[in-house]
Amino acid sequence: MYNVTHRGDTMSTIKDVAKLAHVSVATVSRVINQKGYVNIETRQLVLDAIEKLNYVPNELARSLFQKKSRIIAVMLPHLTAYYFAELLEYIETYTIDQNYRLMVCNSQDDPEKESKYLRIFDQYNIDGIILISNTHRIDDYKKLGIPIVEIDHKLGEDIPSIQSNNYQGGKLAANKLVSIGCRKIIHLRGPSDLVIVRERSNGFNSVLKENNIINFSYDLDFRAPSPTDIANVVKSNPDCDGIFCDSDYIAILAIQALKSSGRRIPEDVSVIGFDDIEIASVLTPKLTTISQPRKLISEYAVNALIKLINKEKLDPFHRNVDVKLIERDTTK
Amino acid sequence: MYNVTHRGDTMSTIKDVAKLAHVSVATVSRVINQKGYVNIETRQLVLDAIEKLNYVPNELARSLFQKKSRIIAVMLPHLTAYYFAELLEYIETYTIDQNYRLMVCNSQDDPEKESKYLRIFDQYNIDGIILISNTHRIDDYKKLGIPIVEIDHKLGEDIPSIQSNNYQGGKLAANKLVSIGCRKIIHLRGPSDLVIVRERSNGFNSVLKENNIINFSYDLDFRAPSPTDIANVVKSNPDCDGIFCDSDYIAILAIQALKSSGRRIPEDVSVIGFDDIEIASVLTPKLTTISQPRKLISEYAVNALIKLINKEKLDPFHRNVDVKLIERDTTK
DNA sequence: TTTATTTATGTAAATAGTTACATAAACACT
DNA sequence: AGTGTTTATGTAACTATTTACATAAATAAA
Repeated sequence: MYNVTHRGDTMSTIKDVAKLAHVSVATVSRVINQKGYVNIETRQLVLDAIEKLNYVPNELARSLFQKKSRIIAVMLPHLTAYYFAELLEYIETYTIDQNYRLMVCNSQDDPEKESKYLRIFDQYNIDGIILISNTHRIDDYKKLGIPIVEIDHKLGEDIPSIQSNNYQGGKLAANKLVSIGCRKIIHLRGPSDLVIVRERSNGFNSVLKENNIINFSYDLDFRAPSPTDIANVVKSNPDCDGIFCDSDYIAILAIQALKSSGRRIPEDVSVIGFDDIEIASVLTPKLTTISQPRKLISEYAVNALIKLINKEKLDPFHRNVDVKLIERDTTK
Repeated sequence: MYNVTHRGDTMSTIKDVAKLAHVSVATVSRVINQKGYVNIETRQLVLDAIEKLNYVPNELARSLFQKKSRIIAVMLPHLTAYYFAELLEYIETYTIDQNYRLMVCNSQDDPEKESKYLRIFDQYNIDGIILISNTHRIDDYKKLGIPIVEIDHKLGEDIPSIQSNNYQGGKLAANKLVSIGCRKIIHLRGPSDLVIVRERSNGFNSVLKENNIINFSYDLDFRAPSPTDIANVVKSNPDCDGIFCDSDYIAILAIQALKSSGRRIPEDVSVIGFDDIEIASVLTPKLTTISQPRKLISEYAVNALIKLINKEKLDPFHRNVDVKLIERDTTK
């Protein structure tokens, strides 16, 4: 009989409850989990004891035995971009609503950091992962044997995913620009090694090709698109009359560049963004953009993941959700 | 001897390592934790076994015994505001750097949800809390007996805190506006029941009073400041020549309103924001603003919390950090 | 009345680690 | 040689829970 100095000697355990209710810990456990037979009067005694001691079961001990932690991990490339921040906000909400907790894992697109987190998932018996990752280490994830739902990517057939219909997004933007008479069109896109970017490009270009319009694409970094690069593109294309940007942030930079080149929006040039971030509807001119259903994506991801955790079948294993063109003041 | 069907029967335990290395689990534990005596050759045997089995210690079992989880919780009012998103990004970085994990708790200013999380903290043996909360349930937090560091608030003397020097921020803004000749000044502030808002107000007003300038304040919601309210304020004060806003987002709305009222910035009206969000330096006109040292605040909060967890003394128990006026194009 | 089933509860093993204590060998110092 | 310290390792108790199994009473069926 020895003693280690611990904090929180105030916290009561299932033993304390058992003692106070004059029953065994097994009975208390049965009451808590509503499993097995418990006499209705005994049940009340236990509930009273729980109430009196302000007892909450220790989730760690439970997790250890059950090999489940009721913790979901969400891996994101970063947190400050509005798109990700809003996804996270929704994901947290749905997660806690379903009585799970959320561990944030900010990969910062750093494979090193992502690997570090992969080990942690095992160490904590993480129940499931919501994955938004640009590094393609899908095998490492599979090896974990933990349910995964991917957002924005579809790296394999056997891992369920949800993503915006980026091809459709590209088409919507191109159709709009073409329909309002744009003929010299630029696509300021994200890094073209990302599937989502290529899909947008494909959709966009398919429409332009149909209309015999040549498209110029410029790759930019999503996290820190270079304002000077954008300004240069704008300056060296003085006859450009339509720009499709892969993010609203890029669109805002493009608009700045156009303005300082003396070009009017939308009279001279129409601009379409992507994402529909909060500020887009508030700036002058208000930004026309392709809106992704972030709420729907988050909700689906969390629910699908919990289904997987509960070993339920997932009906559409991969989902492609419609995007929407929000017309505001940067298109004629 | 019975068996419950579990997932991950592939994962090896300390027993497997012990068996493979032909030692006891205690010796393996000593090697892992670098505690107590272990022969250098035995040590190598154990390390080889760990390597071979790809063993990672289960953090839950460890946590259960030690009553520590190496999990830090961060409670925020919401996640989509740039200021909070960036704090979270930094906090996550410093947390994982110090070998802790992060649980995000998005209170959404909902006391109900915050209470729900409070129970969870006990259930998971959360080691510490970084707290940004507008609901004043400090007693509930104290009862937990878990180390806490507060950001942006100082609800009690006995809970360490860090916050921007909001009083100084208010003064800096007022001094700037006064020095460039503004005489009819409006303060578009946050909800004045928040201490940070009152402190900014106090600093701001102290300077105005010195200069015999009357100040008009309008309270706005931080999360969803009403554009029409702002437009009304602007319209009903056609002689206003300076506006101090409690957030950059409010400033952007104010600028839109001023523009559509035909007022030029900064020629007719100077505008100063607060926060220095990413987009502020990129818009036209580029926003003059008060910048809070978010990186420093996050770093300090995490380090201070870990000191508390390790029962080290905290030297300045409360910290007030300097803010900075970033002059750009919305002030003369 | 005897047997089978349902209800109720307790005992103890199990989860995966850490560590106090026991034990013993190796080493140093009288 | 005898004693004390350092080094090395193992045994088993301990963390807070769940649950398989044992046991027994109550109830139902034969």
